[in-house]
Amino acid sequence: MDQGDKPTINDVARLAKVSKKTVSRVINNSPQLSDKTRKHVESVIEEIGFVPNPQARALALRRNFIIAAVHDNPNAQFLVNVQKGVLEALEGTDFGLLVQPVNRRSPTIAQDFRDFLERQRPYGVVLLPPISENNELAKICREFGVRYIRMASAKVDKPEQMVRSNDRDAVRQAVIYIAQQGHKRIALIEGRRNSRSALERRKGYEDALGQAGLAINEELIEQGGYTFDSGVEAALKLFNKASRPTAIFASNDEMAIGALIAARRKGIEVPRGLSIVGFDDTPMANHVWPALTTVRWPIVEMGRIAALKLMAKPDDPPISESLLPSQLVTRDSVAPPPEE
Amino acid sequence: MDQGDKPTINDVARLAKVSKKTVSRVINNSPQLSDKTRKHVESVIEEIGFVPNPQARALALRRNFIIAAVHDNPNAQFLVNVQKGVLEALEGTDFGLLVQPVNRRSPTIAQDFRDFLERQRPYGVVLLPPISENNELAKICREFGVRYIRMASAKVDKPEQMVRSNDRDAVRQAVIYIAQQGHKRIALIEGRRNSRSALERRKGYEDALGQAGLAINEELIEQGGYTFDSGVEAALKLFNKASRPTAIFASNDEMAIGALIAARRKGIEVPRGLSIVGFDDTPMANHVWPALTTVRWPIVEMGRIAALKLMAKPDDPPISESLLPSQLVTRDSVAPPPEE
DNA sequence: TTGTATGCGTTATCAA
DNA sequence: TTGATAACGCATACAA
Repeated sequence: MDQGDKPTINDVARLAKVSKKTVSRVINNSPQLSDKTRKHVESVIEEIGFVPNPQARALALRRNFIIAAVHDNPNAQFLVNVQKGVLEALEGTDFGLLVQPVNRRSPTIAQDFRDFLERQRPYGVVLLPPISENNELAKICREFGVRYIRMASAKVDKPEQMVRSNDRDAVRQAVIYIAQQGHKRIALIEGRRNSRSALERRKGYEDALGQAGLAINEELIEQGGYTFDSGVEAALKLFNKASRPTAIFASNDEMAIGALIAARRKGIEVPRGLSIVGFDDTPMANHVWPALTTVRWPIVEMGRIAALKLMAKPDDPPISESLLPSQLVTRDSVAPPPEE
Repeated sequence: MDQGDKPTINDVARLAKVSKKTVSRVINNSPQLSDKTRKHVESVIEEIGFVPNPQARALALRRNFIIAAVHDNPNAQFLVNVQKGVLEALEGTDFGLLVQPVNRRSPTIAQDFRDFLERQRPYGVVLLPPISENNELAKICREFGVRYIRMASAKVDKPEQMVRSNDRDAVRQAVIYIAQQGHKRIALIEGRRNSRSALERRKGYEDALGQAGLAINEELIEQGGYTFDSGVEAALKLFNKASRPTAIFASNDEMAIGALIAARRKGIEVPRGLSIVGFDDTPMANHVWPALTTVRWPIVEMGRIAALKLMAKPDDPPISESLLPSQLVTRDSVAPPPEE
């Protein structure tokens, strides 16, 4: 039967002189099989090079072996790191990783997402930040009976539906570190307003100031948009304040590097005249001069855990470690404040 | 029949009082159908919210709607740009994008790739550089009857199996541009040896020197490995030469930025004391100081064309534009050479 | 233009 | 422990 075409389960059954079902049992490691039959069937499978057809399996099982990563993320490094983590978890399994972008600003985002789920019917979906904060997408997953995990820094869903990083505490530690160098006027460049991650990071900033006994000064908080240019702009505004900050915490590396460049343009030396700390630990952070002190978050690990949670069988022990620690990476962009 | 479950083609057929086949014809836009029947069936489909099951379709058609991007690429921006291009082409179609990494150095790479093809049986595969230069993977695709496109800068396969960028000519233009500023000692920092892209770029460098009437001086050619650190190292070596170069062309931005940092460390001012040109136009290129003059290659466009070629039906007109132009992006890292 | 019967390659049911 | 037979949901030959 297999002239040129792939051998099927029927070919195996015929050659091994057993039923299709028995072959199916061998493929799926059914426990209720005599060792003898199993060995025999396995040898035939080996011999003719039979490989189960994934689409047929998908139809019969009413599920496929695809995990989808749904994102609306401008940051390439972030995206690739998540993919890396997911793929680590998928290695050695039958699962594959599908990538699907959505447009946060599109009015049809919900319908687009629905269409995607209908088109591909993935077994599970990982919602990446910032789109993971969108409750409607999660709701649609539930409607479709598609499992999902939301990657985020804040608690936006039930714990079993989430993989979290503790941004707030990480930022707190970073700002405490700045304060420990002796800084009193520590500025914050915030992320996009309305984003939970920006909010979490601001809270961490406020936590730290409180802990260090410093007052929160709205003058020292500038709005950014997670982009390089917005970092430049925010920094320039800060430099014009009556009481110029001696240190800046930026809610991501891109803005931190923007602040770095802005400082250089203004002739302010980093770190001697100004300390800067970023967030993300992008590859760039280590390549700018001076190398940027920043917070590294466990993106790869979050991707990995998300995938593991999606693939877990009902009777598997639950994966508990869903709140992953970020870590301060100290480099050369922080020093004690200049003397007044 | 659809209590809680998705409606199927049977439900549509029953409610519309037509045969399954007729419904199937409507789904697939068969021309031989009366408008009346079509409208009627379509209204029923709309009413009960029927969506064809992709796995059943895949089984019956003996093909699915998945394009796989297979890569072994350390550069996040590159990867994401290719994905972006592919996804642009896929938008509005039934296709999805699967991402599969392979390990260039693994001895089992061929078997791993086979396993992947068997597991997912994608409709088509895009092989990304540098793994696209591996002939064995292409051969495996042919064995499996899986369509493939190789993205590369050199001609490594038949034109219909390729999407190319003209690295060589782009490098030639970049180096000519340097020469036009008056530089005589133009150095080259090469990419990883044995890679076709590195070879193409070197040829472009040699083309330009020849065109500008400059001799090729092996003293001014240093080996790099496409990494930031290798760029630093290569630049430091060049600075120690008896006849120090007044300009450097680096085969990618990471190395170019490495050279930039190395120059700064040595107190060499860019561009006044040294001109530098990179290749890739990564986001970083525009963020370093001085902003890097570099070559932008059409990565997104290449991804898009690759996907279009894969999805093209046999009777579609062939997609001819498979050699895509790179482009010199002039910024601030090039100036006339210092006077001697 | 439409319908009937059958195939796609696997898993599930239930009986032996 | 095994097997015959029926799903799974859609598409294709061939007829009508």
